[in-house]
Parts: sequence; structure tokens; C-alpha cells
Amino acid sequence: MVHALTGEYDCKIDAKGRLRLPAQLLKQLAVFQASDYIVNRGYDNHLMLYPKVVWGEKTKEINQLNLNIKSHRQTVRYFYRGASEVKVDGSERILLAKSLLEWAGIEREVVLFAYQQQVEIWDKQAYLKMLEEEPDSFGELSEQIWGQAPPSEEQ
Amino acid sequence: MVHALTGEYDCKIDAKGRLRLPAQLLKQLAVFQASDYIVNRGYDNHLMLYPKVVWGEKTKEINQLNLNIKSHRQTVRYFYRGASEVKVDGSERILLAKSLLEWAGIEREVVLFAYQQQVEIWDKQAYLKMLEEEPDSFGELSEQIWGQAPPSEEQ
DNA sequence: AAAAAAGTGGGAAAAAGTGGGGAATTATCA
DNA sequence: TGATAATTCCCCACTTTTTCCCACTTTTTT
Repeated sequence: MVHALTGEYDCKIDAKGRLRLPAQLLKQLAVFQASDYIVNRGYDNHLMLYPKVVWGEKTKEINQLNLNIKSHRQTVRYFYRGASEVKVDGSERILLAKSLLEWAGIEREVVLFAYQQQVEIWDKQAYLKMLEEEPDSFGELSEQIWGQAPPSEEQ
Repeated sequence: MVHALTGEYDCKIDAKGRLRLPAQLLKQLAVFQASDYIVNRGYDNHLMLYPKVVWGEKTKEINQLNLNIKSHRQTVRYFYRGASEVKVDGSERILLAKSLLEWAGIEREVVLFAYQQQVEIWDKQAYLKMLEEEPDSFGELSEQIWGQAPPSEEQ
């Protein structure tokens, strides 16, 4: 992976629904040379933030689907999940739509979790809860990946 | 294993959340030629510290998983566990995020436990407690590994 | 015992984060 | 189409956190 983002950041959404991107994350995002991002709903009740170029890559294949076919249309919609463009303002903040915040159960405290080329935006409580739950198939997948169970598998 | 780290070190976290890496450990870490590290949550209520290059290797395979599949997403998140980059300051200290310290139950006294290519960061009390507990399947695994009970099984 | 190295603590400048006023733009409805 | 309301944007100011640097204490070495 060329430009991998990393980090977990505690942030606050202000009364106007604005989220300031942490300076440390912005420095990393700078390699994508864009102040434009795409936000959509994630698959697990959180929001996703992608640099616009990354989003462009991600949608390449799915945009090949034939929209005259119902199942394809449904798939495309499910994939997009309300994706829309957001810009950072003069104070390095993005404005998140109320509908998205509400959908993700976000009120004030959020956690940004950056990895690979994307940033997950979680309600803080939901994030902490998620961290505690070992996925059912973790051992199984670990075995596939590393050929054996990881060093210490249990919680 | 090329560059194996070893050692157990007693350290203190100062009021600002800074942890000075012991000189002896720094000498060992020097082979990774980096002042950049990745810290994340370990699997057992401690923190993990990796030289950045080591982390890069560790994530290579897991980044191949397909994030459109739920179990894969969960596994990736569970593996990352909030991984973030930290830099050492002018006094060979790293600044640990409050959220991580809190999660690991670390207040002041910590134990660094280095092996393979990584360093575990434990709250001292939790570390001592952990030492007392022989893993459930230790004998069993030892047998698998060494074909007999381990060299010196008792403490 | 002295010198060097390692470890600890804290002040202060700089950077980051937070909040809000009010102008500008867009939307809503009569 | 115009008046009003709501939202978005731009900018400034205050607060908190982080970083940098220096100095002191403790431990180790010779």
C-alpha cells in the first residue's frame, strides 16, 4: 500500500455539525492533494470519509454495472450509500449533514479511525463497544492469512 | 528471526503521558533505523509498540482482505485496534494518547516487555498479575512444540 | 569519588482545537 | 417574484494541548 493512513483520533462535533480534521491526519491526507472528500454511510453504522481520488478508484468497477438491471441498480445504490462531496472550510473543518449524523448515532463525541486509504467516523460509544467484540471469524481468517492462529488470540 | 528484541524494563509515565524508552532498548531498536513507531491496543489489555517498518510488514497480508465482506472488515478493525503513529521527542520519549493509557489501565508505573520484533507496554500491576497465570493450554502447546513438557515448567 | 550516562520534571512558546458572530447564499412559501 | 427563514461560509478570538528546550536528580561506570 502506497500511502497508508494511520491513527485514532478523538474529536468533537460542534453545535453546527462541523468536524475539525485533526492536524496530524490532515498532514497525512495532504499526499492526496485534495481538499475535497466524499462522505457516505459505512457498512456498520458509522460514516466513511475518502479523499476524492481514492473514491474515484473505488467506484471504477461498480460503475461498470448495467443500471437497466434491477439487481445491479440496487447494488450500486447500496454501495454508494448516500455518498456526497464535502469540502473543508477555512478552519479545516467539514460540515456533516444532519441526516448522516443522525443515521450514525453521532451527537458530539466521535472517533476518527484511519487505515489504508480511508477514515472511519464513529460515535465514540459505538467505537468503544466495537473494539471489545472479537469477530466470530477472527481466528479462522487469521489462520488463512498467517497460516496459524495469531500470537495471542483470546481477549 | 533477524533482529530479535529482548528485555523487561520498569518505566514511569510522567504527568504529561510521556514514556521514555530505556537506553538499552533504544540501542536494540536502532537496527530498525527509525524514530517512528506504531502503537496500538494489544489483545490482552496492554499496549503494543512496533517499529514502523515492522508494522508495515505485519499489515501487508491483512490489507488484502475484502472490506465489502463483513467478517473481513471486523477482522481488519480488530487487528488494527486503533493503531497510530508516534514519534520520539528530543529526550527519547514517546507521547501516549490518554485514551490508550486509560484503556490499558496505565497510570504511572509500566513494564516494557520486548520480544521478537515488538514491545508490549503493560501497567505494572497488570503485568505482575499476568505473570502469575499459567496459560490454560501451556502444557498441551509445549508438547506440540517441543514434543514433551517444556524445559523448566515450574516457576 | 568523580565523571558520564540515563532518567525525570517542568516552564514557556507554538500549534491545534473550539466556539460563535454575522455576512452571504440558498431554500421556502405565500 | 419578493419576503422571510434557514443554512452555509468566512473570519476572528479564546482555550487547551503539544512541542521544544533546559535543568536537575539518580544511577552506572571507571
